[in-house]
Amino acid sequence: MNIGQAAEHTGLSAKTIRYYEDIDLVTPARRRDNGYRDYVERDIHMLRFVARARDLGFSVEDCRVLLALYDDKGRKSADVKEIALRRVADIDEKIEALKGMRATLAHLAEKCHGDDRPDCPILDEFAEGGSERI
Amino acid sequence: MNIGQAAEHTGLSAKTIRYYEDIDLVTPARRRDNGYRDYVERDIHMLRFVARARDLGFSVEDCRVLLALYDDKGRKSADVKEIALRRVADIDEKIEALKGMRATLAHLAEKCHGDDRPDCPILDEFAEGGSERI
DNA sequence: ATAAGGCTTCCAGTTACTGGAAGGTCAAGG
DNA sequence: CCTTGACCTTCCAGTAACTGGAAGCCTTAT
Repeated sequence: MNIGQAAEHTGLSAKTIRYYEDIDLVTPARRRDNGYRDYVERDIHMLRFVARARDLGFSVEDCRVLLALYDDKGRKSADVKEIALRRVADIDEKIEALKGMRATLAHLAEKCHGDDRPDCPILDEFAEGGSERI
Repeated sequence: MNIGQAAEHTGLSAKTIRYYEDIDLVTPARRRDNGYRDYVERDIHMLRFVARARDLGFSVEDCRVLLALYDDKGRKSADVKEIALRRVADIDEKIEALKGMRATLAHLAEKCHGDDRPDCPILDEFAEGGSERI
């Protein structure tokens, strides 16, 4: 399977797949006589594994650890769980912060006339600088 | 106020403040005779605004737009309102995406034994059900 | 006078790709 | 057989948004 097909099967771009090989995140694909990379089922699995983890917000370095753990017969599921739970906590924090920003912006937008008059409570609040919220 | 104090007041690093000046995101601070940057209230508020927006996932380019509107005396409050409302929609989207991610991770972590046993549903899920070795 | 720490600039590195140039390969059509 | 276009290859650069470090000047305190 060429890199193009591998890309289709994994949802990654060919560029990204080459990049992952380049940084030794995944084991290099076999080469055919013409120099083309040749992907087999196992390669696709590994790439999909990475694609999914990345999609869930794991860093490439996290993926490196996860792949090592997955490949390691003696790995502890506790290690993996800890990584996942740390990500959950990160996400919770981010969600809370976004909710705060959303409330501020929605509130200001509501107070804003939305006409052509130049005064705007959103920017006024910034100009006055009295508030830590925009 | 030196850049160090400005950093403390805004939660940004001195490096970051210089960087923001470098890319013309904020107006350059006045220089004192010794060449040191001198920050006044207005600078601090501008930096805080940027810091908060950046913290919540707004790009530097987003910040540039908001700051430009602030500087433009002829701006229409409708413009600002529109940007604010678009950001609110962006934030809602982001929150939803994060919630989805959180749900998946939390679910997987819950199913994970978290002991030393080698089988781990998180990794199994990443591999998309395959018990096959990667 | 000297040491510690803050300030300056500039250059390089980071993360995770992405784009593009220059060129080799392959299958189909004329 | 030749061409066309879609692949593939490598390598070099650039992106966002900083961050680290070197070299050197400035300030403050002892």
